[in-house]
Amino acid sequence: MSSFLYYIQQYVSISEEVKKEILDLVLIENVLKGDILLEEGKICKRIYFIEKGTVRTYFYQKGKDITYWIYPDNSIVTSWHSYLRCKPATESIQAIEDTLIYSLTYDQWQELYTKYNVLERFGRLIMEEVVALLDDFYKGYYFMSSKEKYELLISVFPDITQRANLGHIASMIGISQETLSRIRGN
Amino acid sequence: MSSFLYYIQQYVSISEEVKKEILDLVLIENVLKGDILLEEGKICKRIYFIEKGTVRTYFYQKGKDITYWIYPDNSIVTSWHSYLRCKPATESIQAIEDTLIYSLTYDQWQELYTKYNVLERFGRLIMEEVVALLDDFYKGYYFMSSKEKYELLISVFPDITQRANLGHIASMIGISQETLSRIRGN
DNA sequence: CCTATACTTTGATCTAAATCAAAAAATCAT
DNA sequence: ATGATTTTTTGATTTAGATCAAAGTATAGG
Repeated sequence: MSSFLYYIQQYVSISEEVKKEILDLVLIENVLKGDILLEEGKICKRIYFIEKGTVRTYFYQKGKDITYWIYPDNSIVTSWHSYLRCKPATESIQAIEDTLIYSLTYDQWQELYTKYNVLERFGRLIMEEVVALLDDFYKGYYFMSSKEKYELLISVFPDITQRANLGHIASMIGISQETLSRIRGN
Repeated sequence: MSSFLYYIQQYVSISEEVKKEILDLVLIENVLKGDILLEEGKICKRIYFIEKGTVRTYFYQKGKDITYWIYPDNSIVTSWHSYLRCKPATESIQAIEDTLIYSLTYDQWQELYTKYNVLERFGRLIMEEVVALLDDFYKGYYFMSSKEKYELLISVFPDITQRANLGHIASMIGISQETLSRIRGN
């Protein structure tokens, strides 16, 4: 079975009927390292599930490429503010290795929510998960030193160093590559 | 009608039966300026709706009182990570003026979600709202100057200066009081 | 295996904003 | 009002981390 269905079943149990309907709707894409899933300025119409691979979200600020976050396999990724509010995204989504992606559109999810209460519940639980994560991560972030920020990142994302390069990691926590290199070298 | 029911109806329309059930369950409290709704270290079991007044969330870091966020009337507040994951809160919640609060517990919400699909939907929509807000606000925050952070705060929260003092506002955006005072004085 | 490109480290300098300190202004209580 | 407390402003100094610059190191493609 696809990890996508398994992922959903971590939150709610779904019948064969629901599974079948989801598999009928889902778009399966094989994207290559460097490929763009969403371009900054466009409206993000899908939630992507990473079946296998890694993607990052990033944007340009003052001419610099800033990585917003890195997503490993078995996680979902989208531009939340763009997807939820149907506004142009302020970030791009890019595969940083060859990646197998499952996705459904906003409209498909709305229909599924209405048709199956169990998926409405899934929708709520997923959003709760995202809220808890964001809330946890940003709490007290402002007043941490670069080293403390790095240690926090490692604690919530231990294998990040295998997933992304120094520049990506540094910008995720808002510090320069050079500073991160010095932290790592003690 | 209470603004709380009105607030819910901004997201979903609810029957008289549902309204009645909510009003039967809801806890109404009148708290005074300075009163603590939730103490750091305790588990937050409620979502609070501010019928009238203002509250702030805050915590201590390196001996300093850091305001995490300010909530005006007609908004909901809780410690999301504590409420959702049943873990000790890392922040306190305090009224900063005399405030009228409506609240329901986590367990009450779980029952309401199961009993009424329309409230399950409300739960999802509320979580989506929080995600969109957090996502919007923190995007690119790291690489902004103090002045840019302050301008962003004012743009999403124009009447913040009427609601909170300089120290609260400065710590909300992670800068020192002195720096904020200098920004304000141009 | 060698060259090109990408990534990381190291060193020197600079700067935005923190910290420290105290004065001025506003608010509150008697 | 008048003194006490809280909040805000202003000035001088310090510092963490950015920026600039260059040298290593690794990785990939032909």
